[in-house]
Amino acid sequence: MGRKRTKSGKIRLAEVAELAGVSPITASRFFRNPEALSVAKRTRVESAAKELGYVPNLAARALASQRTEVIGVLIPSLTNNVFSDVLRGIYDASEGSRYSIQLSNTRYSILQEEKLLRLFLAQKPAGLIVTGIDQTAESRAMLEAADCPIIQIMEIGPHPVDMMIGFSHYDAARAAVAHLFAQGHRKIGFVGARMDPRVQRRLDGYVSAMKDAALFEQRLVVTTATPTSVTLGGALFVDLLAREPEIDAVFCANDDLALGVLFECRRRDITVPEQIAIVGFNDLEFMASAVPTLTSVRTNRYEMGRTAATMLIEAIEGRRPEQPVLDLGFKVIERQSSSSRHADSRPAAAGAGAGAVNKMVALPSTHD
Amino acid sequence: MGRKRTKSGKIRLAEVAELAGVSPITASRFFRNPEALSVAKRTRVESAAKELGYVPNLAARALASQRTEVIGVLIPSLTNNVFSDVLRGIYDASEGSRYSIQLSNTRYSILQEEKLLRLFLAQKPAGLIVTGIDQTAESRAMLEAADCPIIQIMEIGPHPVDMMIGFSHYDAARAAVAHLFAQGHRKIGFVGARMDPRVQRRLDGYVSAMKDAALFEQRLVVTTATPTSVTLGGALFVDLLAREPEIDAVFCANDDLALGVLFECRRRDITVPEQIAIVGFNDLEFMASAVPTLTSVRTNRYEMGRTAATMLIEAIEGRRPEQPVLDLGFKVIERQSSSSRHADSRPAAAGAGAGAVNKMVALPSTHD
DNA sequence: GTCGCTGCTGGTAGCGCTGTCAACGTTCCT
DNA sequence: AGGAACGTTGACAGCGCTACCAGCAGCGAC
Repeated sequence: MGRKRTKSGKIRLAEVAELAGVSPITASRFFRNPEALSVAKRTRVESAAKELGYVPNLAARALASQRTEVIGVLIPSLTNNVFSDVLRGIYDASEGSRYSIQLSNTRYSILQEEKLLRLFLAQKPAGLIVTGIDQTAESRAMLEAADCPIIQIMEIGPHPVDMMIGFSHYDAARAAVAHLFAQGHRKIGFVGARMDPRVQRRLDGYVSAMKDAALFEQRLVVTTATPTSVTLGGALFVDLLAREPEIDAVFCANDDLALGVLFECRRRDITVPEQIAIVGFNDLEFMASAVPTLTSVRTNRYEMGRTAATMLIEAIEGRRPEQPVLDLGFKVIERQSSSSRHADSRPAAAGAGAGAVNKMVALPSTHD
Repeated sequence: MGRKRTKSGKIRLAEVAELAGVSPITASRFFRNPEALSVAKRTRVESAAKELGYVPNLAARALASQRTEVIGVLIPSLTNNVFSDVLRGIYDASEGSRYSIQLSNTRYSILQEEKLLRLFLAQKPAGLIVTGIDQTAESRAMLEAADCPIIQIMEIGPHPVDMMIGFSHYDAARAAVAHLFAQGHRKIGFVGARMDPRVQRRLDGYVSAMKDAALFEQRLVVTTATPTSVTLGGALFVDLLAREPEIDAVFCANDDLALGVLFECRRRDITVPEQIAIVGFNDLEFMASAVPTLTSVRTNRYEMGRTAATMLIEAIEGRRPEQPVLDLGFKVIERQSSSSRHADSRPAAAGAGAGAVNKMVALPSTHD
């Protein structure tokens, strides 16, 4: 063969094989399964590849092997802090592995998700990470028919497609409300924005806890489909106060809203927590730094992303986890914004492991 | 040929061509350059593809055409809010185009960036988006030798590799300090974290403005290499106060730090802006909502990402922009946290277009 | 009427790699 | 000693698509 290089001047596997004095297929094996080679050839190929600065052509590999080394990730938003933490975990876990991440934004639309899923699946990804448990029937069918591992993240539910990692937003919201009850609060408002399925389940948890205590009233709930923001938190709180001035606590569906409520309280000289207690959700970094410090429900977002990607890669490589559904739990982090009425400082409530899954199954009305 | 389908059951271009009654190569052309086909064949191929649900095999396309439809993006952090806005812009602009985004995280290391660059370039990306202007000499050489369009984002400097979009952090910092001068402040502290090249240039801008006014003192500057956070803002501010209790304003290298300073002031009953003025950087959403509202330097992050990706795609397709270096400018958004001393409410300072580039060239000490 | 041009179409030959299967040498067992 | 079993290696034939070039018709110019 006359040519030594590809047109573009790149080093090919054949050159590496030639320098190492082995056949191309042996060199190929070195990169896919080094243990299959004798030590002598292995070192020869290794040094030849290094000397030539060989980088495999992924397109050729994908074409020949009929599969890619791409992990598809479908998330609903790039703006939301919550997802950037999850993504960081995913990227961290994929780094150093042979897999690369292909990210797409569903913009909270399950129709868009379905479209993207079709696109992804057509390229035969090595694995797929999808957000949540509320896919369309069509999406669900495609996922079940897919011949790659799939992991659903952000929450857990009774019918995993394959693997699943998250926590129960329903239980977490109930725990937050229980915490407020324990502090002596009764007229607890709910403030929520965006109202995606997970926020909706937080609302469901709040409603059920309030109903259990015979304290639920529809006018305590203020929500909007608008994307969340700190400013919006203030605005929703203003609405809430107008509907029910006697409120003594607010449970916010996320921390941005909580910060907005805090600022609005300050603007109106409402003391926190004396006049109104505030509880957020997610426990973003600033919550511990605010004045007063803000109570929140801690969720393990980075760990969720990282573990999801790690589990997925393990599964891709044939080592399926013995525990395909992982409940990462949550923890109510009690801070000044909700701890005045009682000096009571007993340990905060915590979400269980597999227990929460069972609890969810026992409460099917909230997960369909 | 006997087989009608690929092993995996996927529809191939050949099937589409057969159904449309044209040759495979004609069908292929339909997807790459529909105008080259006669109207009759075009519609035939189109409906055949639709009927069969054909999805092209990107790996085969990449292998045969020696190029991919991937835009590589190298950013230093996934945590930082600033980058999530930029990324959102990039993803939004790429959506609907044929290009997909391949993201990698350099973790603020130019050595890591060099390594990733080598990896990316080996796969022949259609284009590349890199952060900043501080690449290693090796990276720089690779970028200049690359046969794809490249755009540097986040800041502008005198020697673009190819295209460039951003603003002058140096000028923006000077404008922030000038604003504080105009409000009558003199003992202005600087608080910075992470100290990546762009934060460093903000510090340089602060230093030069302070020196111009003969007000610079080293002890007014508190920085750390630690990643930024709200809590850290408070801690750095405490340091600053310990070094110089007479301070009357703080310029924070970003908004998280500014929020931390605000909370720390509240904790210590320091009134803002009466006793100490605060100015942040980036103008994140919460700045307008805080109590008092916080002055900040607005930067067009989403627009930067969006425009960068749009310009890059245009360049990939052969339509190079007539203006390869774009200065998006900045704007000092004056709010309560820095506007008490004077009731002066004249228009805020704004970063110019190409002017800022020239200014940077005139100040080479800050860009090497 | 011939030539060359343009617009459209098709055939051939790979792109660089890997799946499959066969073949080889060696070891270990009976 | 013969044979099975294993570990290791290589030949062949594509993966699905596109670059390149050739061919063909239809047209206007000379």
